[in-house]
Amino acid sequence: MNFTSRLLKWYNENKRDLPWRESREPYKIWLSEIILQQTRIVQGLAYYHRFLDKFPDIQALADASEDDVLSLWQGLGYYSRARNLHYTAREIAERYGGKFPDNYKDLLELKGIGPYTAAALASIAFNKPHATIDGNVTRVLARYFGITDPVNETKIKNQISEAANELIDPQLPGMFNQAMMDLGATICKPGKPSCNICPLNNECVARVKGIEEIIPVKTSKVKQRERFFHFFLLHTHNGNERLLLTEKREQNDIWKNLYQLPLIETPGVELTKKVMIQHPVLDRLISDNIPVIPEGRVQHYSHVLTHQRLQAFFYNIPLPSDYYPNFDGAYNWVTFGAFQKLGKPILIARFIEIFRDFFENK
DNA sequence: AATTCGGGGCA
DNA sequence: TGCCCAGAATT
Repeated sequence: MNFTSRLLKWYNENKRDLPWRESREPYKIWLSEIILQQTRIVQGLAYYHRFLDKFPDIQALADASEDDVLSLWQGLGYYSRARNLHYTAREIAERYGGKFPDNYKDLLELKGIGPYTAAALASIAFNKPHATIDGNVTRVLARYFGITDPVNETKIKNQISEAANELIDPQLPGMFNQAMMDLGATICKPGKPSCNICPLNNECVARVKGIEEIIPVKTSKVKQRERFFHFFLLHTHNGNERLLLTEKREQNDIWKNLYQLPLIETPGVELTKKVMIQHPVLDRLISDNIPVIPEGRVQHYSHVLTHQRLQAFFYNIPLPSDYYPNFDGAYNWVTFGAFQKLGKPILIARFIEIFRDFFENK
């Protein structure tokens, strides 16, 4: 038996039972692929069900607001995926009559669909022979061929892609792709691969040479920067219910289009009055003689992202009753219930939970 | 070609 | 801590 038939035989006996494999609807395949970009299946699973439940078809997703989509995506990270998901749903609903293009080239034109996702859709939903190249496939083939060059270099990536597209079963391209990924995820794992039970162990160059644990080689080292965030929980009471002030993040930065508490970012840990009076909201409070100085600091979190280490400080600033001036732009007064429904960075969601009782007891 | 975009799980 | 995850878009 050759590579492909051994792989497919293994897959038929060992494949994982995953909900999106019960259907070949492009919408469901697409949704699962977007959710799973840079995301582990265990983490994405609940989101897949949640999205399908709330948006059972592409029209439902297209009809939703971006806020609703971002809210449902809360906690998954890489929020541009959610924005592009929503954008493309509308694109397909309006321009393509609700039907996905059925070929790799046209799929690639859609926002949020790159080489991997276009190949996944083309092969799984439309039975076209395009190999998916993800972290799993890269690892499997780098080991199988004993590639000791860095797999994150374009030249090597192209080699791996060519190899995968030669190995792919033109009759069962979707099955081949999923088999490669399953093998990478369950046998040919990053840490200690289970070579003893691998269907390809006889001919795997890395296995034969005993170098499976040093492949794949990668060169890129991520450099992190440190940032200091000061968030202000500003809240008042309008005689009927409590209100708090939100800010929408509209810049090209992390968490774009998510909601947070009014923020001042500083170059170092300290927060000076000088900086505070440059902030539209804080400046107004200070002018109105409302105490806002850091004695109200109530919480501190460190939060690690791929390229940033965040130090987040939170300040609790009670305001006089019925004091909720209008601010321009991205600021809005909302109830706790309304704030809960907005898509927020997980950092903010975690913090505000501390105040749930406070807000719910009026 | 290099950088940036989250968050969680695990050795 | 560092690495990885069914990557894509931007610089």
